Amino acid sequence: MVSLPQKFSTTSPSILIRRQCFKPQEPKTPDQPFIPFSQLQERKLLESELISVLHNCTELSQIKQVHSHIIRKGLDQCCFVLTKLLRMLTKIEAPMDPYPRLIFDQVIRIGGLDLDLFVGNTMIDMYVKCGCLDCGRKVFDEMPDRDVISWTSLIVAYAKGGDMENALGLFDALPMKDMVAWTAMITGYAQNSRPMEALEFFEKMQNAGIETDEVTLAGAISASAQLGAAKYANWVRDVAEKSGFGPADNVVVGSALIDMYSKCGSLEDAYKVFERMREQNVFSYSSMIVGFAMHGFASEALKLFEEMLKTEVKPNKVTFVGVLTACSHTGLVEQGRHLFQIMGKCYGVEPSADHYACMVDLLGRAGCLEEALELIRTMPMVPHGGVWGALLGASRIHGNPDVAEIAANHLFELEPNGIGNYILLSNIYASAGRWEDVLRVRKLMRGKGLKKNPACSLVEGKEGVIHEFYAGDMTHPKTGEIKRALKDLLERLKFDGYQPNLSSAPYDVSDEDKKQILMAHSEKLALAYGLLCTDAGCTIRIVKNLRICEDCHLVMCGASKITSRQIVIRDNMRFHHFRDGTCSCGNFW
DNA sequence: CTAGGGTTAG
Repeated sequence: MVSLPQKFSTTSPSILIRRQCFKPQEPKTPDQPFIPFSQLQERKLLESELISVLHNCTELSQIKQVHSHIIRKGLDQCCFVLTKLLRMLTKIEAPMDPYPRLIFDQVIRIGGLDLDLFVGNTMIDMYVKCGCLDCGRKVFDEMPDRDVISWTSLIVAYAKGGDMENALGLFDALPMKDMVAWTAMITGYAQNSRPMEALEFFEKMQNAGIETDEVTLAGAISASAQLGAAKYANWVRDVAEKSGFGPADNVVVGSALIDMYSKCGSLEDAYKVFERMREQNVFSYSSMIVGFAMHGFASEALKLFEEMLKTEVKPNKVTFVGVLTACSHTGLVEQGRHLFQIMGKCYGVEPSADHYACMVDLLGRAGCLEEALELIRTMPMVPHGGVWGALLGASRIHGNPDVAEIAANHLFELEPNGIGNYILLSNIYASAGRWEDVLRVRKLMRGKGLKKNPACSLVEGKEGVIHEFYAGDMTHPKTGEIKRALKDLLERLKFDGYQPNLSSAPYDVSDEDKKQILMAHSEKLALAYGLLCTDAGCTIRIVKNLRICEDCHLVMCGASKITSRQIVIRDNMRFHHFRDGTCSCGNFW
């Protein structure tokens, strides 16, 4: 004998149990018609059929079709199906449409209050993924009950929109903060380039005794990668090991660490992590390849790529960005061209605007500015800032103000506040001696209220103490010694054939003044201090906020030779390893 | 069947 169910329930037991955690009161019983068992079976069948149809929907119109079918069959009372419908809308990133709202209202109407939590959360998520934060917020405000998931969805939405202030406000107001909520804040700060705050949050989270998992760690590791300081890197790694998410066993933590170490300047540590990982995936391979490329070790990057192709792991778009930049930094034009041509056909990765940017960089560096420009013209998508930026950079290397102008004009539109573009163009004009144009660009900058960031270099002294130098900085207590050491060094370099590169001082002043300006560049001060205060044989590590200039690059090369020191400089783009008079970037950066 | 994720260039 089969006993007939008293009422038609559309929710799975797990959902009921979960809901009870938040709503211990007696659930409201909506008026439901009595349905005989045979019909119920039939309904269930229809439901699961519809669910599988929904599962394969890829367009809004298809989903709407299913919806009208649901209404025709009288299944519009079934929250389960409607909720699935909402989820599919989320998945296909339905453009903003009154339609989801309609379904939402329908679900609310038939489901009664005790369905709000689940459907509401689904709605918030859907709106957030559609990019409509206001609608998500509205649902959140309308919900009579919210759980930590509702809050976290919204926190993430604000964080993704760059509004960490509102995210923090919500987080503070959130009564039951769990690991996911904390993680949302940490990754939010990390993704908004606020690594210090991310790490502060990470520390607070530990002090609060909240558990840590691989996702939390990934956020914290990414934050320390941005800081580029070995001190934080090792601390976060310790926490990872202690939480049982060591890089050897966890591929997420492992690949994040590879990236972190290479951004902190220690390619050796990055490679050690890579080698010891038990499992490799596309993230770990790509991070390592990008790491090699970033440090100028192109052949290692390409070798690793070959190795990867022999495994099951399939390259993705980031992998190709890595190998293409590796090619461009070494002038491997033909190999780069070849990879670019076959990446879609052989590996199923169609070139994106980013890959076009790499190719423009590759061709541009090699001096083929016209060909690079032609490639941009044939792009199947609208070129973004990266593409024009690569062209602008190449114009600088080859001193071509005309092509630079074309690139810059596009950039001024795409990135009106990108200060670097103005500076680069103005420097290109300066190198060409076009001082009226320099003044024009400077005026343009001032008109927009943009100010040049002061150049600043950091150098690690004894016992990990960081010393900071600005260009022309005379505030360091050892300024006298530093200047003397620098003068000595330059004298010895001149003996070796060094001539100051005067075009690195883009000002319309006398040659003597230019030499003085160059002498006071922040990375030279940092170098001199590093030489003074660290032991012989010690690698000197400098981090600079702007791009290193030609003259300083020349000096670093020479200094590495005559002092027998290794010098590692991270500028705003990449790493330079100076050793025995040469740089890993091959004088191409 | 609802929340957090690592690698991207000039």
